[in-house]
This record gives sequence, structure tokens and C-alpha cells, in this order.
Amino acid sequence: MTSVTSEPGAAPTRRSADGRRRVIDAALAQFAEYGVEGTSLQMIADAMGVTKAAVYYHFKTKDEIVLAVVRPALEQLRVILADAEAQRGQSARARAFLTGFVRLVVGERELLTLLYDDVAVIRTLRVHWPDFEDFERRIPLVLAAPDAGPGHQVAAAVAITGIVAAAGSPQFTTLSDDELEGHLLDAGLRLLTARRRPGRH
Amino acid sequence: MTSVTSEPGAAPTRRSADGRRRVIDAALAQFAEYGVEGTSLQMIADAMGVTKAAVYYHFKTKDEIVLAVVRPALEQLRVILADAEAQRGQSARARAFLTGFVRLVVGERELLTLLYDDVAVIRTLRVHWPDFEDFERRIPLVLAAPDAGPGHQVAAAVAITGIVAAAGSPQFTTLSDDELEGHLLDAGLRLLTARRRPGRH
DNA sequence: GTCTATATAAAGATAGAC
DNA sequence: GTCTATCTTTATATAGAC
Repeated sequence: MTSVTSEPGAAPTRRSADGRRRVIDAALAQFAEYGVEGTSLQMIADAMGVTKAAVYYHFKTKDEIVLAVVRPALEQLRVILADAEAQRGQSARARAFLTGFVRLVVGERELLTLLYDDVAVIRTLRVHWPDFEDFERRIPLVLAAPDAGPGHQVAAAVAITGIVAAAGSPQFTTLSDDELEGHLLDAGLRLLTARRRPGRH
Repeated sequence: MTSVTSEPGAAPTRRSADGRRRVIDAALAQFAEYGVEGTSLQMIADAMGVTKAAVYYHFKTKDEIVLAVVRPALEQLRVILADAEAQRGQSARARAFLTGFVRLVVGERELLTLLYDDVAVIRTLRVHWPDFEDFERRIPLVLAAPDAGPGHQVAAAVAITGIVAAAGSPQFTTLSDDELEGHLLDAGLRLLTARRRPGRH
């Protein structure tokens, strides 16, 4: 299972991609349990069975590890968002985003929880990830038209944040991915579906 | 403004309640912005304009500060939960909890976000707050009957976690408390209202 | 690629003066 | 009630041997 380091045609990086992967996997597990600020390089190294210096061979700083951990989720989010925005019609865009987002969340529960709940991750992204604030602007827009009124905006916010948190909850580990995905999608659609409230305004 | 320390009939604590309050307020502000692990005693002291040692006069450990910050929210949650459980009928119980919970969340946005998002807070509570795991069991139960099927459980989880996160979002700071409360309640009700899925798509 | 050893800073926490 | 000063531990990070 070891030493496929730098085969020609494989990973284009100088440092072996496999070494980085092992750090990233160990880091994600620790981050998910203790949070980024609650995880030291020592803890990551211990989880890998190596020393801190070995970890620093692969990444120069802790921030770089955070970025590397979170990068794949953001890349997928970028694609899902762009695809949704390309749809014709507001409700088609919202539905397209929701569908892709739910699939991403179920596939990467720990990662998305980290992305949405960990203030340290969000701070790091705002500083080092150029497109992040873009996402924060565009996601509400793809889910609800700006002129649809605050009720729709609030419902959309409840939907995406609730979906992430519910997917990450230990309560639903017994459900299959497909089942969970179906229920989350259902909940999301209920929130996004425009319905005039009978009693108000 | 100062030195009302230990008036007879006032706070029953030896250390002045006012001094504790100032620590708690400063700590909450820092915790909300940087997370518990990302906040040092030094940062709290700086925010108060005093030294670390002055903070340690009021609280023996950082954990004690965390508990004190979070205590009022948990006390309110305890009452809301007990009142809801006392209602007759599952749907009355769910609605009662949702109503109280939304009001609590809107009134204490920072605090509830901390309670739901910060892994360090949750770990501290699981260790030092006897009733916390009780809450974690009872809240899902008051919102959805255990035999109602996983779809209802998931919807309920989306509702409460989404409500907390949406209320804490900077997106809605322009809304009045009453407006936000109304929209959150509306979103929550949409999720809790039992509806057979009519086989959409 | 991993190690030992170390530099430097900051963390939580305490002692004792005022 | 707040201060200065200090202790101890741990944090991020680097240098250089193997």
C-alpha cells in the first residue's frame, strides 16, 4: 500500500500526494472532533503515528492544512453553484442547488459541518480563499430571489444550515446515505417552496 | 455604577455578582467571534481592560467561565422543554417547544449559536452539566414522535439547527426581532407539519 | 520522509503586594 | 478587586542529523 511516490503520470506535486493525503485525513478527523483551534499539530502527528516535524514536512503551516482539508468541498461547491446559476428560472436554480448541495453534504458530512460550524475555518477562508466571500453572497441568491421578501430568505437560510447540521448529527448514522439524502431534500424543498402565509401581512 | 458589593438581600454570592457579569459579557462577545478555544483569558481580560489575574479573581478556571456564560440559556431551555412536554398531544408539544425555542433563539442569538456550533462548549457541557445529555435526548422527542418515521426526525433536526444558525446569521440583522421570530416560526412549522410526500419530481 | 532537539511565544493558572 | 511577577505546559515552527 506504500511508496507509489512520484510515479510519472501520477500526481504533479513535488511532495508526494500520498503523504499529504494522510495528513489531510488525520487532520479532518481531529478537526471534526475537537475543532480547528482545539486541534494541535501534535494531535495530528499522534493520530498519524509520526512526529510534528514529519507533519511540517508536508505543510509549512497549520493554516495550509486547514485549507487543504477544506479545498475539495469548496471545489465541489463551486461546481454545484455554477451549475445551478446556469439554470433558467429562479425555482429551477434553487432546486438544482439544493439537490447538488444535499448530495455533497451527505457525501462529506464531517467536512461540511466543519465548513459551516467552525469559526476558525471560516476566518481562515475569508483571509486565504479568494472566492469564499463570493460563495457567501451567491448561495442565498441562488436559493431565493432578493425581491421575494425576507420570509423566503430566512427559510432558505434555515434550509441550508439545517441540512448541514442534521446530516452531521449522530442521530442519523443508522440511515443509509440515500435515505438521509431523500429526507433532507424533502425538508429543503418544503422550505424553499413559496407559499403565501394565510394569516400575515 | 460600582461597589454594590454584597448588599444584604441582593446576590447571595460572595464574589460580587457585578464583577462576574462583566467577565461573562466580555467572554460571550469573544467566544461568539473567535470560538471558545480561540479565545484566551488574555483576550477576555483585554476586552475588559484588566489583567488576567483580575479575571481569575472571579472565576477559578476557563471552564467555569464557559459554564457561567452558557447557564442562562440552558436554564431557559429547561423551562421551555418542561412546559412543552407538559402539553397534551404530540403536535401541541412540538408547537409549544418550537414557539418557546424560537423566542429564546432570537433573544439570545450569540448564546444559542455558541451552544449549538461550538464543539468546545458542547464537550464542556457533556462533562460538567448533568442535564445536558438529557436535553439532547428530549428535544428530538418533543418535536417528533419516535414512531413517526425518520423523515419527521430529520425535518425536526433541520428545523431546530437551521433556526439557530439562521438567527445568528449577519444576513438578518436588519430585521426586527419580531419579524425574524415570525419568519423562523413559520419555517419551523412548515418542517414540523406532518405531510405525506405526494410523490413529487 | 522522519527523526531529535530546540527556539519562541502564548496558553492556563497561582502567589502575594497593594 | 486589581495588580506584577512567576510557574508550568503547550503551542507553532525551524534546524539539521539519518
